[in-house]
Amino acid sequence: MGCKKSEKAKTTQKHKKGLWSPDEDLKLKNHIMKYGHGCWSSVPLNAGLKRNGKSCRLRWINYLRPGLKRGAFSFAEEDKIFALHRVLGNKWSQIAHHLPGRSDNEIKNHWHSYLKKRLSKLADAPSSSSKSPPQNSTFDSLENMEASSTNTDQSIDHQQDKCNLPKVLFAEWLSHDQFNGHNHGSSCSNAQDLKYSFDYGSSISEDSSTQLNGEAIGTEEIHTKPNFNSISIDDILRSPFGFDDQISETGLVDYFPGVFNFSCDELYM
DNA sequence: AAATAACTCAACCGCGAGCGA
DNA sequence: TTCGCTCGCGGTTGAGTTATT
Repeated sequence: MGCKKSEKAKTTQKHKKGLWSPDEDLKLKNHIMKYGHGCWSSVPLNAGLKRNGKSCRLRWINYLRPGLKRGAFSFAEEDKIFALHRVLGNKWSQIAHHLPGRSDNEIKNHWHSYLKKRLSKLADAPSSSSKSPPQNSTFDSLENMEASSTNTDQSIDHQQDKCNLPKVLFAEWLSHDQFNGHNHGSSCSNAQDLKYSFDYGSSISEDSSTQLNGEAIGTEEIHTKPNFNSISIDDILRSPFGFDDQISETGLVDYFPGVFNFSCDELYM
C-alpha cells in the first residue's frame, strides 16, 4: 500500500501514548505539510516523534488535517447522519464522505453520545406509540422537527448552551495564508512536495480527490461511486432534509481555496 | 462545597483487506 | 501461493469536564 518494505520503520523503541502535546502536533503538521505522509510508519521517524505511525495517522485525520470543521453539529448535519446511517449502518467513514470537514471518529462519537439517544427518544415519543414502524416515526419526527424549527442550523436544544463557533484547536495553527493560494510557501514549497499521497483521511479520500481536482463536484459526483443497491444516497441527500446548501460545490476548497489546485495525479503519484 | 453521576471526545486496540517480496 | 507488512476501519476505553444531588 504505497509503502515499500524497504521503507519500513525499523525501530523497536517504545512508542509514546496518550494525549498529543502542542509540540508534537506542530512537528507532525509541519512534516506532513512539507513532505506528505508517504508511508505512515516512517512519519514518526522522519518527523522526530516517538509515536507509532498509526497514532500519527489518526491524529492527522481527526485533528490536524486542513479543512476540519469543528464545533457543534448542525441540525442539517445530524439529519444527514441519521439518513446515511439508516442506509449505511455503522460505516462511519462512508458517512463522513458526505459530511465535508467532519471525521469519521467525530461522527461516531457524536452518534454514540447524542444521536443514538435522540433516536431512541423519538422512538419513545407519543407519536411512536402508534403502529407505525419506529424507523418511519423517526423520520417523520425528524421532518416535523425540521418543519417546526425556523432556524434549524442554530436553534438546537442541546446546542443552545454551546457556542457554535468553532473551537480553537491545533488545526487552526494552519494559518489561512498557507491555504489561500498565495503560497505553498514556507512550509510547503510547491505542489510536488505534496505528491506523496496527501491523504485527507477518511472523511474525504477518494471522492474528494476529485473535488480537489476542481473538476467535479457537488453531491452528484460524490454519489457516483458508492452503490448501495437501489438506494440512492443522492436521493437521501436531496430529500426533505435539504442538505445541498450544506455541501459546498467544491468541498474543502471552500475552506482553503487555492491550495488544492494541483491535480490528483500529482497527489497520488 | 463536596461527592458522584453523566457526558464528551481523543486515542487505543484488534481485525480484515490489500499489496509487494 | 504464502508470508509479512501497512493501512484503514469500527469498536472500545478512559481521562477530563460538566451537571446534578
